[in-house]
Amino acid sequence: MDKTIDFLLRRLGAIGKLNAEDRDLLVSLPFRRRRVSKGEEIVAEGSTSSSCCLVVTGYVHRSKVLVTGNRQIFSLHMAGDIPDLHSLHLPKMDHSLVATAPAEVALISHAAIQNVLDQSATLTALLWRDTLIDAAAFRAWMLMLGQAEAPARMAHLFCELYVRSRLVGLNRENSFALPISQIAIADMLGTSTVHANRTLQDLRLQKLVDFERGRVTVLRWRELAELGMFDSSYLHIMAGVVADQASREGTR
Amino acid sequence: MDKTIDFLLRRLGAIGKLNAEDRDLLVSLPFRRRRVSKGEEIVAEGSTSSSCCLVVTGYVHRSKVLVTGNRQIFSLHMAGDIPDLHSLHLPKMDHSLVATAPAEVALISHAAIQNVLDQSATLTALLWRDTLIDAAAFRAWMLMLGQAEAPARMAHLFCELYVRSRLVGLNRENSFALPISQIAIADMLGTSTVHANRTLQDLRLQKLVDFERGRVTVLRWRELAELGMFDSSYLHIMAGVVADQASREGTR
DNA sequence: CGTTGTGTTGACAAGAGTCAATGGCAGTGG
DNA sequence: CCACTGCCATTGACTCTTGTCAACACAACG
Repeated sequence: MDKTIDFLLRRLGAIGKLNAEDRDLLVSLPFRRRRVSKGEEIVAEGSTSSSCCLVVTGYVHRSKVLVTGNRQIFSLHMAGDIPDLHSLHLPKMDHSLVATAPAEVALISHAAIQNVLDQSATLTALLWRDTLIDAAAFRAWMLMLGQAEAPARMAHLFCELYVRSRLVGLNRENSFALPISQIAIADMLGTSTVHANRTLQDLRLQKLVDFERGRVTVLRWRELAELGMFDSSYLHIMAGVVADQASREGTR
Repeated sequence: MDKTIDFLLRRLGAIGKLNAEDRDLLVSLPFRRRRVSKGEEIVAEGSTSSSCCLVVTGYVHRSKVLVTGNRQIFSLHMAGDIPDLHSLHLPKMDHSLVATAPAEVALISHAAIQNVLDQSATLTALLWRDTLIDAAAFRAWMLMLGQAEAPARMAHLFCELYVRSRLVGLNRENSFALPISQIAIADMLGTSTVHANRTLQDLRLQKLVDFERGRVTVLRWRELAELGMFDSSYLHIMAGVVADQASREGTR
C-alpha cells in the first residue's frame, strides 16, 4: 500500500478525531506525485490553483516578495501538511509555494477533495480546522515579528518546528532534519541574513540549540522555550498528544 | 426589521455570491446584542468560546500580550466582520478579542451557526472562505511586519482600512472614522508609540494621509498605496466590487 | 578547476526603542 | 465653575538593535 497519505493521517489525527470511514476516504484520494528541487516554485503567486499540495518529504514554504526585493516566508511545511489547502476556497494565490529543500509532494485535485468533503461533514470540519490552525500559527509568528527581538524569534521558530516534526514522527531524540539555508531562516524571522547568522551564533554560544549540516539539535529545551516565549497551545494539538509531549519534555 | 445582520450581508456579498435562501438563513440567525466600552475584553485568551461575535458598530481587535508586556494587535475589525468565526472549530481562544473603540456587537451561538451551515453547503463554503481571507490578511500584515519599515507599514494599514471600510459603506468621500489611539496603531505596526507618532507626523508632512480626532483622511491615495506597497488582492474582494472601486480611485 | 551558493566576519550607518518631560483635553467630583 | 485626575499626543536626548556593504573562506558541483 502507498504511504503517501500516511503523514496526512498522522497530522489530522493529532488535531482531531478521525473515524474509520474518514480514514478510508482520505486513503482513497487520488493524487499525482511530484519531485521538486530546492528553490523550485510549486504554485506561483497570482496563478489560479485547481489542486492542493500535500507534502510527503522535505520542506516547502509559502512566501511573497515585495517590490523592494525583500522576501517574507510565512510558514514552513513538512510531511503531512497541506500548505495550500486554502486554495480550495481561495483559488487565486496571493503568495507562492516554493520548495525550501528538495521535496516530494502529492498533488490532489480540488475536485477530489470536494468529493470527499461532500461525503463527510466531520472531515469538512476537520480540514476547516486545519486551515484555522494554519491561521493561528500566522498569529504566533506575527506576535514574534512585531514584538520580539531576533534571538527570541529564532528560538520560537526552532521550538515550533521541533514540536511539529515530532508530531508526525520526524525527529530523532532531541534533533530533527532542517536542510535549509540561513537565508531562508532570515526570511522567516524578518531579519537580514547577516543578523540571522549572528543570532544563531548567539544561541549556539548559549548552548541552547545548534543548527549545522541541515540538522537542528535542541540542547536545552526549557531555556530555549523560555527565550522564545514558546507556548505550543496555538498549534491546537489534541489533549492526548500534548500531554505525551509535555510529560517527556516539559513543553508547558 | 432589525439591521444587525445587514453589514454581515454586505461583507459576505462582497466576498462571494449569496442567494436568496442563504440571505434568509442569515437574517433569521438569533443573536444577543451587547454594548462594549473601549478597552473592554469581549472574549478572553484561554477561554472556551460557545458563540461568535459579529461587529455591528465601532471597532474591535484581536491581540495577545507577551510575558514582556508587549502587545501585538493581529487584526482590526469593523461592522460586518466576525472576528472570532474561527472559534466555531477552534473554541479554545489563543488570543483575546477586545473593543478598540466603543462598539456594539451581536453574539451568535455556535449552535445557531452550525444549524445554518448544516442547511447550506454554499454558506459553509462562504464562511470558510471568510476565515481564509482573514488568514490572507494575516499574511499581508506579516509581510509588512517582517520586511517593511514603519512608514510603509503605517501606509499599508491605512490603505487596508480604507478599502475595507468602503466595502461595507462606512466611509465618507476620502475619509473614514477611526476613533482609536496611537497606542493601538503602534501595537498593530509593531513599533513603540513614540515611533508610531513620529511616523504619523512623517506621513502628515508628506500630505499623504491625516489622522486626527478619530478620523483618517486619505489625501493622496496613489502615493499612499505606493509607499505602503498596497495591493488589495489579498482581501479577495469579488470582481464587481473591485472594479467599482478601482474605477473610482485607481486602487490598482 | 573555476563557478556558485552559503556561512562568517568587521566596520559603519540607520532605524527604532527607551526614558523623561511637557501640554492638551475630557471627565470627575467638590 | 474650577481643581484634579488620567489618558493621550508630542518632543528631545540618548542607547541599542538591526541593516548594509564589503571581503573572505569554504564546500558542492559541473
